[in-house]
Amino acid sequence: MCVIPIASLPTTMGGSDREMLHAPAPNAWETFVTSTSNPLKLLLRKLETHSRLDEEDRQAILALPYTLKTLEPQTYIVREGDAPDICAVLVSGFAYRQKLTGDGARQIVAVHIPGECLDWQNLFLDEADHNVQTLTRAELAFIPGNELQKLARSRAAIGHAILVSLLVEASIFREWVLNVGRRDALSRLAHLLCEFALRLEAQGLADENGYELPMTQEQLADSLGLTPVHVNRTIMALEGKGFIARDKRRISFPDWRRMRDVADFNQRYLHLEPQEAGSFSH
Amino acid sequence: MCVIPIASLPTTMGGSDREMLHAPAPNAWETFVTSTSNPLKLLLRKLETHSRLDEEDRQAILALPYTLKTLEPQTYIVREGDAPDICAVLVSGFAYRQKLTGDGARQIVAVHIPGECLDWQNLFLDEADHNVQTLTRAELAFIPGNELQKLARSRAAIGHAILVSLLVEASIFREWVLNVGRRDALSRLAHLLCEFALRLEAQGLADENGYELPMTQEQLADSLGLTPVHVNRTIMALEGKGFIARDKRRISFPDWRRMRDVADFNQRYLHLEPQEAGSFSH
DNA sequence: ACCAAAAAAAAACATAGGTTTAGTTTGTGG
DNA sequence: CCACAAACTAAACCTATGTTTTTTTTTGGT
Repeated sequence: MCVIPIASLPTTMGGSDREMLHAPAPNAWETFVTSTSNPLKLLLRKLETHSRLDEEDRQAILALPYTLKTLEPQTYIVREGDAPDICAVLVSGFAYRQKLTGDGARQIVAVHIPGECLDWQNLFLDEADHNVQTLTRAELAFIPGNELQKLARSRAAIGHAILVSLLVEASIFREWVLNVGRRDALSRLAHLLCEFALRLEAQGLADENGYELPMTQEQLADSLGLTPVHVNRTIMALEGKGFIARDKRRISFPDWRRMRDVADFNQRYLHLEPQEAGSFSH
Repeated sequence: MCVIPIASLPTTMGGSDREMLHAPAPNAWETFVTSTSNPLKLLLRKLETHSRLDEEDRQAILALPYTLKTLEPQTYIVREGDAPDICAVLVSGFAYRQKLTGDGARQIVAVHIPGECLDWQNLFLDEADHNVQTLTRAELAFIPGNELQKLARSRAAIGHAILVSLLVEASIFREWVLNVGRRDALSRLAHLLCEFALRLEAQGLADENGYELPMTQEQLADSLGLTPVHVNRTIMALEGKGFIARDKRRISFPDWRRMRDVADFNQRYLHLEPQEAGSFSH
């Protein structure tokens, strides 16, 4: 078990603020934000990996008002017991959901990548049942909860897309229960790396050269129900056997087919259809 | 790992059929069904443990049309890959969700009790990503998927209640990841037994005398990521130390406080508020 | 480019839980 | 009420992963 001294962790949101934008006429927003394009584009892309939207739906999403903030690594976004009323979309960087046992052991129960919404799991419940933290430095677009609900109600396809996203998250939780409960360390780690490959690729953040994995081995351990020491052994075994190649924190897959096999990986649970057909999807 | 020979398992739905009831005027349905009262009452009770509904909502739910079927133990209700279009509510008996690894190890990812709907996790996705089976002999009320969707759309409180039920299920998945990933066998099993206590009590199926647990030790093992042999060791340890008492398959808790402590059990993740305050909720 | 701190790697040793096999009890259908 | 199968209990042994400690490498701030 790997005990995190809670006191030593950074506390709640400190991050640079920007003014609230009520993103107006299409194609006018570029001037307001850091990145060269609307940060909500990735949210749109995410929704479209699971559902079909028409042009009006797309414009409606891109026109949502938001506040952009940059948060330092390990900043809490939601704390267990909170009553969340906003909705944060990850624009860049990574985040994770986490629960602690009574004696301080941490289990990461989900890892989020750009384009994903961090609050749907809590938004409709009275109090949060787990913590959400940034993993790396991250930019978040905060959308007022009621704006999103309004949109979900007025445009059925968007409401449906949000529901599907929620259900896909639930599907991933189930696969994690299986992964942690029934696979040995080697396939377990391999499985997680495959999941990241597919999800990142769907968001345009991974290709045949693999992807940048910004997690420490300790964080991987906490995602897998293992020890940092054993994750280290296991990651080196995966590398030694040629299932993965590493360069700094970039992971790539010399032979995806073999990788998928050790990982016992079947992408069905990710429900990636509406567009797609990338390097990893076969 | 505990390998289930798939070929030996019973296949899809065989069970006694009854005609479709379009349950009409309130209080007229009793004549049609086995039990002395509307089987949808438990669904209503379930929804009301997480959300508030008014009298009209209640009547609307009890007036839903359904077909009642009795299924034998281990009957498949949904199979991975299916495109489900009905919605089954568990009226009596137990059911579970399950996934298999490539080499046949089984992980139970959820256990369902009377009043719970078995298909919300799959209904809005194109294909099921896991299997759902009865655990015991069970009565199911099949509600046409579109009837429920119609109701969810026309009555916001019901739509919200369904969404909350889904989110609570997701919350339970997260707790299971934590349980399997970070608790040792003793607290892990204890935690599961506590969860059942609370959930069954909320449905009126457990009291200070505990509850009937119809799971074999093998099924418990598959829910906990353990071996049947070790579940046996552990259950006897819980009994030996006085955390639980057993009589046949009835489990009771001589000292709930101590039980909750070994289990590291905090009921927050079950989101049981709107009514409640039973023997276990303190 | 340098330094401190964090992360990764390595090695030796410990243990919770897995495996195998066998005996006993309980439940169920005839 | 009997017989058979399923479930449970038991015990001996094994191994994947945990623990602890030390060393090396990488990272990030100035």
